[in-house]
Amino acid sequence: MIGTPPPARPRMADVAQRAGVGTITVSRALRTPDRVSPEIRERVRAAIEATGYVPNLAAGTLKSQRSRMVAAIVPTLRNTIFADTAEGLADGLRAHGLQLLLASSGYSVQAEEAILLNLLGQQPVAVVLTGTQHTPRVRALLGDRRLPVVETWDLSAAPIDCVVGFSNLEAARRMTLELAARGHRRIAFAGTPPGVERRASQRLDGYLQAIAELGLAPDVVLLEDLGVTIASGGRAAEALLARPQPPDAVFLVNDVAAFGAVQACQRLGVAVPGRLAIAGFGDFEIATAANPPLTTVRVHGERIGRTAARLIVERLSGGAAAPDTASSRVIDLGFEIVIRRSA
Amino acid sequence: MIGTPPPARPRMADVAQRAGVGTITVSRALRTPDRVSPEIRERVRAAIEATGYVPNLAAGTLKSQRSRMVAAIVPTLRNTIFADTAEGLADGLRAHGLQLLLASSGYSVQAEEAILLNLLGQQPVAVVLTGTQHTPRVRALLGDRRLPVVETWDLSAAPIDCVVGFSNLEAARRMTLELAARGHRRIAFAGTPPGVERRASQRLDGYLQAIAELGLAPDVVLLEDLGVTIASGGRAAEALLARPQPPDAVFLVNDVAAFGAVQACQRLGVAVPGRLAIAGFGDFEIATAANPPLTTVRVHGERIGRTAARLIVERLSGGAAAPDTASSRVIDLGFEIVIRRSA
DNA sequence: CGATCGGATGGTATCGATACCATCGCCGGA
DNA sequence: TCCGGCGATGGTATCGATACCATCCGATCG
Repeated sequence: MIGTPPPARPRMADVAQRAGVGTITVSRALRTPDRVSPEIRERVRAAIEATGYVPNLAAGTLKSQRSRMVAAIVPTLRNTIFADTAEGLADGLRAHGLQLLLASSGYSVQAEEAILLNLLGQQPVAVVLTGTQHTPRVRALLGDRRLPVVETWDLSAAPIDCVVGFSNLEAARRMTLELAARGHRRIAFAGTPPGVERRASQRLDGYLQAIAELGLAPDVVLLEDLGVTIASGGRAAEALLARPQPPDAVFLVNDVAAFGAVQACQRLGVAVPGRLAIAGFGDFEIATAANPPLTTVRVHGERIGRTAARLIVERLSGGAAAPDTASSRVIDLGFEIVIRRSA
Repeated sequence: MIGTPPPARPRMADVAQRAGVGTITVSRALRTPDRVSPEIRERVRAAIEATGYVPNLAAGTLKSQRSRMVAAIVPTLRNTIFADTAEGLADGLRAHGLQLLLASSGYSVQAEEAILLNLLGQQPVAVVLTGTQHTPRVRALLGDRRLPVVETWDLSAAPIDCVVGFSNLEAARRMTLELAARGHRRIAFAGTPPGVERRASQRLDGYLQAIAELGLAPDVVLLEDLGVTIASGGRAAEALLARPQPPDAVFLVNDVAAFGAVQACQRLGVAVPGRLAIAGFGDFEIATAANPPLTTVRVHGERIGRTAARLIVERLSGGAAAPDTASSRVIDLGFEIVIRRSA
């Protein structure tokens, strides 16, 4: 049977004919089942099953000017915190029949802009971004469109639409103060170069601010690998310990690196926290597995995603009903200083 | 200015008018720039910039019956191995102008089916699935559509279309044999219950097969938390050590759990590998951070994603040119036994 | 008992980009 | 010089589901 034409995919009209109803009724049976009588609903269901019909969402999106997709951009999926947020977001959206359209930008705001252009073409009903730093074009594109937009993992006094996260600066400041309160005076910070990762830079700023408040001397060391490898934390600790005047505490921008620092100390026979106190950021599982377990800052990655999903659903349904106050546009999920034995 | 109508989003026709060309020329300037003269290309570019035009991909998808999206379903993004694969896939696709449409199934083939139905509605040009276990309906849907389909993280003699991965069974078998070759006789396996995660189950099968070949007695302990937490590995090690006849080696289904097992031994003063040898699976960074570092199986998560992307691009462009042999449909990326000090 | 109302259903135009085919102008070859 | 051919460009129908509005039915109320 050469040249058999490919079996035409059934359309809504085929389903309608088979069920003996109009196409619009099939459409309603799918989208608003309670608007059609139970009998017809069942006939349509059977016809869909018999034909193997799969709706063409592109057609629906074109006519209705709204897809069921929410576009989201994260810096990377390799970092579990963003993966947690993405999963939380996907879960929260799926419960309302929304599909996540996910892309990663590799920490670049330029890439974010290019990706957003592509995603917007899909007519998403809402957009989720990571961070509050974006190109002017991104702000312009999103500002025009009257789309729900949620920025995450940060706070901002002037969000594009709304923002859910916490203050990285304040969290780092508080942890630094905590280290000082525990008697440490030579407190170092290990982070990534400013400008690569905004949230990491803000943690550096929080550290510097606290150090200034305390009248202490800052001491900063840079991590390689974006600060998310065990090895980079180990190297940072070694570098600090090799200084003429080593610090008595170090605050690392990430639990993974902090774990590496603890291990390096163990390897070098440096007492933690006796000779070097160590603090991390994130409260990953690895924090409790360190020996001694890590003093760290707990943040709520998945909850950020779930909250973003909730905000989107509210904005899509509630519409103008919601009180559009500043307080509802900036949601601070906070953080917690978790004291364990490493500091 | 109450009631100002929302500014109409510019369409391709608006761009065309402004550039003084036909709409189809704008379309070509965007999709096949080398088919229009440089001068017109520039006029169109300027008009797009001036109007802030963003193409409506839904319309293009409807007419052309093909989107620029590739649908992918992973069990979860929380497990770094799948996140790696997703990033590799996204990178490989982006280089060819394809957008990843990513969803997670929570390890359920039922959920996979429901999600796939939704994703197919978006008219993806290809589909990537995790594993080779799917519902009959999933196979039927994908078989009919003549879409490129790539299954990953596993191998299969009868893929839906093609498959890229490695043999989890063989990898686990080989590691078990390796432990025996190193003199261990009471070799236990710590995994998840069969049926939850197919790849984990296959590792159990590989273990059981090797044990049978060796004429040894199997000893299996179950991990909680899907086997991907440090704590679950620690509890498994404790359970094994508390037995009347503890094993002299344990193979854990995952490096994260294996790390927990190493730590538990350290806590309990059990020599590794002296009293209990420990092997993991995955070769995550945590494997090298363990003390002693973990003997493990290295697999290639990101490369799986990149290879899947390559296969898709080939199938979309090469078309019938590619020799469609069995060998090109099953790509075995293999694994490596990495011997470190824990076993 | 008749008019009105609301729920259920159908017909038709339409969303915006692209496939198909036609047209136009320019070039080289006879 | 004229013609065939090819690259560049445009007109128009079309993809398939949905919005809008009309219609029809039985039920409720005065």
